[in-house]
Amino acid sequence: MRTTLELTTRPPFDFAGTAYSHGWVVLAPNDWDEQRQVLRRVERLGTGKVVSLRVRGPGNARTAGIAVEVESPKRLAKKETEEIARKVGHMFRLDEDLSRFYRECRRRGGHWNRVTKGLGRLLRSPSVFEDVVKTIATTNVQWGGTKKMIAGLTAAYGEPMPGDGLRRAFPTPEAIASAKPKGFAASVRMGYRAPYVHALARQVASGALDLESLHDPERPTSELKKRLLSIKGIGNYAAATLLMLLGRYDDLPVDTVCRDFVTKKYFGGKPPADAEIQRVYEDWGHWKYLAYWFDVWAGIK
DNA sequence: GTCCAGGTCGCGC
DNA sequence: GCGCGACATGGA
Repeated sequence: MRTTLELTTRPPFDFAGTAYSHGWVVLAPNDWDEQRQVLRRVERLGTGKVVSLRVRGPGNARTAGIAVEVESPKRLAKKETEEIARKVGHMFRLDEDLSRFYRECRRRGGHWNRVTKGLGRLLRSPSVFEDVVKTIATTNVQWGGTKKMIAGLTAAYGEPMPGDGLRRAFPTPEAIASAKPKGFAASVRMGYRAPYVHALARQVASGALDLESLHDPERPTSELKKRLLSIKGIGNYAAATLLMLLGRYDDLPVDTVCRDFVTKKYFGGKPPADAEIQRVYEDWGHWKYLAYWFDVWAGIK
């Protein structure tokens, strides 16, 4: 059974640039068809139904906006299609207004002008839980290892797409929590991170920890950061990454990559103190993280 | 075989 | 508060 949904975007919007903004598009259960410029993903809905999604950009389908092709074993209820639209919209941050960031980019000119053509919406997951797990899987490991860990986790604990046992949704906290810690660690090969992920899943599944409540515009970034840092496996770098995924760009992760880049570009190779690094992007105000991100990437691409 | 990865934890000072 | 070793795993 096939259904197509359409999501309206506010131009400028660069679909491929958004999908491939950082590595998330190739972490299971996402994958990216480069030739067709399509993001594929298996998603488990609140009703328990597992569906397969094919997401295309504006102008890459018969729709004016983002087209979401849904493959489902049975006809979808209205609330299910609404859930899909909400989740995909969340992944592509269709609710974020970047016009002030673009204005600042235009003011500076040069390579910053590239960003204003619809970049800046760094892809995220439908749930904070998925993003926290994925972020933990990026620490102290190379990118190939991250991909492998997340693929293994999804293969072991994700619900299969009916009729296609190979493709699975991202595991629910409940599925992970119900596994025995030892068996979990042995099957997912996440190394010393496995206990962190398992404990996190248990807390979320039991209701002791409400990660989704981190989407709270009323709370200051510093408070959200504190809550993130209290999660085992989340340190300074991971917290800053998660704040970015939550739409908070006013915290900069001063990690090895950041330090190397800034030292080279702004300090002539002489390593500055961390406070000096923060100061480089200080005048970007609430857009620090995005400024740093595109300072690194827009110069290359 | 050895090193180390977009780090983080828990300890000792 | 800050410095330091340990930490699972697999690719280079």
